[in-house]
Amino acid sequence: MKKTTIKDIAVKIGVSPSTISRALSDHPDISDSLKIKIQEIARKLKYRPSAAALHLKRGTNKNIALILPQITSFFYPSVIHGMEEILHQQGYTLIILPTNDLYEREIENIDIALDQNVAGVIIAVSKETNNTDHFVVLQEAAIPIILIDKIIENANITTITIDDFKVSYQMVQHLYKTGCRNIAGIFGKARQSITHQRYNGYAQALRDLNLNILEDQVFFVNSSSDAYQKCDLLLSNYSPDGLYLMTDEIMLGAMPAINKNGLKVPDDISVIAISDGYLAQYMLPRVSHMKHDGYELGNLSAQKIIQYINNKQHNIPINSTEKIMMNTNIVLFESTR
Amino acid sequence: MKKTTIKDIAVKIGVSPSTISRALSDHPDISDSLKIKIQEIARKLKYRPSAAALHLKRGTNKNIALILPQITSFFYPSVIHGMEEILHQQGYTLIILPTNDLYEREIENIDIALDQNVAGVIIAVSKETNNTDHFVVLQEAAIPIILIDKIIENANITTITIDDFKVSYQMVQHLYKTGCRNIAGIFGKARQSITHQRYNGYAQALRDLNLNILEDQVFFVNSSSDAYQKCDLLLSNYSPDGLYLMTDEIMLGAMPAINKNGLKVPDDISVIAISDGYLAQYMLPRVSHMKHDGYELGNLSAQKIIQYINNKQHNIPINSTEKIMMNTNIVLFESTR
DNA sequence: ATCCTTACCGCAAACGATTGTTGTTGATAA
DNA sequence: TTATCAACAACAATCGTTTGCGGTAAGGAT
Repeated sequence: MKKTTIKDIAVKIGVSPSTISRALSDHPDISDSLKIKIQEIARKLKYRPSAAALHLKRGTNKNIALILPQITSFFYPSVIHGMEEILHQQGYTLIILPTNDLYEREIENIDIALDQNVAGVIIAVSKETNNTDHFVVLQEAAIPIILIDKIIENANITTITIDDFKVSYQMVQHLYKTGCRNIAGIFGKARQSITHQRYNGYAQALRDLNLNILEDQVFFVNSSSDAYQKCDLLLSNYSPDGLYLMTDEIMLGAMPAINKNGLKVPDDISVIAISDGYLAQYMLPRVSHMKHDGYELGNLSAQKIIQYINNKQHNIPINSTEKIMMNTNIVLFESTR
Repeated sequence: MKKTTIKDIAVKIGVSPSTISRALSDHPDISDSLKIKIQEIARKLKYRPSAAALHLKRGTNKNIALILPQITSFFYPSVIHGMEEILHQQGYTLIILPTNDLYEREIENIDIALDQNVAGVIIAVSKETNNTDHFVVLQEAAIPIILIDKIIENANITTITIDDFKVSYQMVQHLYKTGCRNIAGIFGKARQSITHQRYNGYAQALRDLNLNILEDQVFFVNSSSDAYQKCDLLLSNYSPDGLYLMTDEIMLGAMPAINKNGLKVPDDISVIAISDGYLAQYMLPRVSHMKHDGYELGNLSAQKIIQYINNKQHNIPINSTEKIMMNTNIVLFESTR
């Protein structure tokens, strides 16, 4: 049972392939009666246009590449879920290209996206990435790009993130309002933009509240287990009454460390995190958090990339470099008073 | 800067495109001197063969479709990670098609995979899926298929799973050995093959140990929060001394329920789960588990699908219906004695 | 009777690469 | 000198679809 082509339909009713093509795309040169007839046969023969032929003809396909550092995180699967809802409904398909946080691999993946002639690329950069040089090949090929979550600052590329600064600021404010005066923090890898923003928000809030930034009580970690170690270190040497946690991964490591040190939450220490939400509500106790919704991020970035693709098809310039900041909502649980 | 084609190289050195093609694929008809010259120019012009043209010519591409129920689980991201390692290295690319556990969506995704002429399909079926009728279109198109994790039993299709029966059996045995005599269990959705196998292993072990299967203390749940509810219900009405948990999702819901009921683990109750491992070691306390390694599963299924694809290219029949069961190792933590 | 629209539809090139067939050399054997 | 055979490359068809350019017929206007 091989696929029926436009040619099969053509010989079937004795017209040329070009007529079939026009009929199927509702071209005005074809009479209505013929159109109906052709569309009927096409349906009967289960005709599906060849993606390969279209791809070759148009020079692009309906695939979107998602380049990300680690698929095994708590965040990106939700992002993918959110993207997929939009993409599927618009007839696009998602290609996953993990970099394992390697810059080299990121370059490779960009080349792959290019070779595959994807319609658009969405990227969360690796921990090693600190420039945009490798994006120019995409730009030269006029492939729409969007940077999400882990972005490069000051890049001339559209970015979508949460307002990391503001969110962190508000988290510290909240801890303050509930009585905390000695607020420690555990952050992700130091040189990333996302860490930068979040730390700055944290630090600025402390300054604005006339609290000291206790450098010994601020840590930058690389993984859940690293967070566990550092949090353990923190709590065995100091006695903060508030704890800021930058991600789900960090929360996952920090909570057991708190427990290990025999501290009661929130009586001894209040905890607040930036979290996808899922994990936060299953911690013991449940952790108050700013809900950084991966689904929404994915949804929005999919919409954006499609918009850019459509603009390009209508020759609307794609130079529009948007800097989109998403809102987050605070979700309160027992970890704060 | 548009892509250089084979034709560009041809006019550059004044030979025909066919000669370029043959030179690049090391065809004996081309003289060595010419080959070297052509390969050099190709490199200099950064020639990359057009994926679209190859796709059209060959009728297939180097994409693998992964159809799965929920990307937002703890398990599948590791599977993807494991697959990607192999696929990337072999020049294949991964397309993600989530079904949201909908049968209809699964059918759609299979059609998409077909339309895209993927080289192979790897599927974990949805909760709603209980037949293989929708796979025949793939089989008719001679596209290699592998079922993983959530499979259909007795299907004439290669499957890769852990030995769910055996693993569950061993888990109960372990609880027994550590002193448990009243072993409750929380399982996933009732009608799935995976649940079936795991429940059977659990039940058989109990029988072989001359323990009663306490039907009131066995639950089938649909989500983490459902697991929380049912576990709470269980513990407020009964006093099992051992608890079997079928998945990470279930563990995530059950542990807070245990805590809520004021039970000490493992003093009051021992807990063992089937887990990817990551989450289990961050529970409070850490949970002993059979390590169902998503990475390994992904790795193996990627290898298998590539093997099948290669076989097909060499006209080796792909009727080989393998039933592969992966080993798991027990990882002991504080949740059992 | 001739010219011009309008409505329909076919021809053929193009997208980039592969491959069976054919053709042209030059060298060797008869 | 001529037939033979490598060795080497070009030609052209093919994959499925789109699309610019013609081309034909019917009908109306002149």
